[in-house]
Amino acid sequence: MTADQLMQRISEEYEGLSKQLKIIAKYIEEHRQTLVLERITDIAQACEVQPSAIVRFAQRFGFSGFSDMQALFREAFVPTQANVNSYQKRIRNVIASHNAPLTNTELTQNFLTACQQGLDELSQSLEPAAIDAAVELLHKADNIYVVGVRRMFPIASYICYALQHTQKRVHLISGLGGMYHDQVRSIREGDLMIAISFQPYGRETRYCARVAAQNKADLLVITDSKMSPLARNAHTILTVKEGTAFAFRSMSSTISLCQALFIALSYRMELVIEETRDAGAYDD
Amino acid sequence: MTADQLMQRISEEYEGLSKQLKIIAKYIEEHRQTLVLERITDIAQACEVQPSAIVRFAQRFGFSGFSDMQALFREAFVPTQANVNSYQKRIRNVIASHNAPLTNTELTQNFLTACQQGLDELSQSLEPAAIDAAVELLHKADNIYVVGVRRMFPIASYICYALQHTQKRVHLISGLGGMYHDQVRSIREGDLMIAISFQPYGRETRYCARVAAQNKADLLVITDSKMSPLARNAHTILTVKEGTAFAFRSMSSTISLCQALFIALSYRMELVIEETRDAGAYDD
DNA sequence: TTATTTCTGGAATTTTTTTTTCGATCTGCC
DNA sequence: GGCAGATCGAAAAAAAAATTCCAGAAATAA
Repeated sequence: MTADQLMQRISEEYEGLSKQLKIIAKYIEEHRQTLVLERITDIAQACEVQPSAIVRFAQRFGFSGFSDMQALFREAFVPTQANVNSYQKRIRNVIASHNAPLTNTELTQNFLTACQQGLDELSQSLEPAAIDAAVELLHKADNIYVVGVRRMFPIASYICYALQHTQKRVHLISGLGGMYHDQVRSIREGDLMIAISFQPYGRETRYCARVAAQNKADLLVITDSKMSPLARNAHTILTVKEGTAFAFRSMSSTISLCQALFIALSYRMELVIEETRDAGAYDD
Repeated sequence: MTADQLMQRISEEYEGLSKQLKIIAKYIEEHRQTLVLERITDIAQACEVQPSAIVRFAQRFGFSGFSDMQALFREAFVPTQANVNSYQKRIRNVIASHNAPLTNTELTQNFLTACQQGLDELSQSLEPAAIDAAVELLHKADNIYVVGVRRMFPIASYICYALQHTQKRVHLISGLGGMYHDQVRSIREGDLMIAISFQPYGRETRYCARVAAQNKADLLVITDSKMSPLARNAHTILTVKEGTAFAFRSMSSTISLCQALFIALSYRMELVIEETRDAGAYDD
């Protein structure tokens, strides 16, 4: 049974309720959004009835008590997180009960759901100030160094690809030939470093961020938490919480944020975005 | 004091916290939206600490106890929900009336919506047969060559990263030093090539796919249409239609599909997915 | 009007949740 | 290596919240 179904039932059976229960029904209908937060006494007080009346109300609709009913709203009302939980529970159940192995498509479907949730979350937790600051940093920098290792290397390489479409000088710290040290060496005041690092925070990325700070370059960090070790030296932090399925973190939110950043930069620079039009015959 | 201010303080003083309190700080930062709903024992369990540690954390920041701190998040909770809604409404308005220039956040929000749509579409258009075939190809191959250029290079490099976690031999055709030709040369029957190419279909990728076909290797193509030039020689095609905003194609669906493919492969190979556990001291 | 049923308020009880306490363990410093 | 101070875990104690119970009030039917 869902919260919606309950509300449906309440309104159907409303007329048959006692005077007191009607008051409670109305209150619940009006405040269903905040119901999870309220304690039985809060509601009782607001309705000017006794807590026991609330319990009776819940029992009237088949719950064991108030807490039982509240659980319904808890699930329904924090859309993202609640779904994540129930989703993760579902996954765990499926995996735990070995009888029905997941098909490839089911696995994929599940993972895509996690990606969606990640994007949802990102979308809701955007910090305008941080984004503006990031775009400004990008805008004013002429030399931009980008670093991200292992899982985050694709992201770093994407950022470089995108930035190549501007007039800026872009340096990808690839570590090719083991030359991390040599590749960051030349960063200096007025330059910008973009460091992308998620738990467990790659050693090389941390090193590069430190060098950037020592050399007084600006530092834009894309990471998973304000408390990331990268955060200390950062001028601007963009945080991304990725969705997770099967203990596997998605990357869709991070890459989407990077793309969005580039769009915003282009807009700011009044560039016409033509991502794929290269000079030569090459394309893709 | 507001929840935001508290988070601010927490991140400022983070470095000075004890090991345990750091864990709690991170948890709180990550789950601040749902914190109101959780009981002290839930949080303690999630952090693998004792409830008393949570209380100590709250007291460390000047609250009388956990409940006192939680009250702060309670206040922040209801407005959040309202803000999201009004925010989305505002976006819609801004889009409807083209006159006002878009802010960075609005641009980002728009683009993320496009990403979501892309994922939606992907999710609905999955072809189980193609996915199964792709997983089988991956499973049986010992040597895997991966190619993707320019915009798709990050995807190719991600696939390589992921596949390195198996026992397979993975070859990224990076074109480093202009050596596309030399890097594909050694592909042969029984090997698998993964080619990722979207409109306008990179010349190098097309070349590599051709070599793979000539050398009788298997070919798995990730592209945007069944009529892609890559399709001709492919054993299996996975098609992805990305979302678009501001004439800018997202990449979230493509990368998510690749991740999902890897999950399915791991499942098929009965690997334990531990994406981040590397051999050495390196991580990320 | 009276008997019967349903409804309500309030206190007692139970359950759940939070806080405190205290001994054990760990850490840094000499 | 040993000491002082900080940190931690476990369980007892306290507080808060929810539920149950019951007596009395209100409503209904005979």
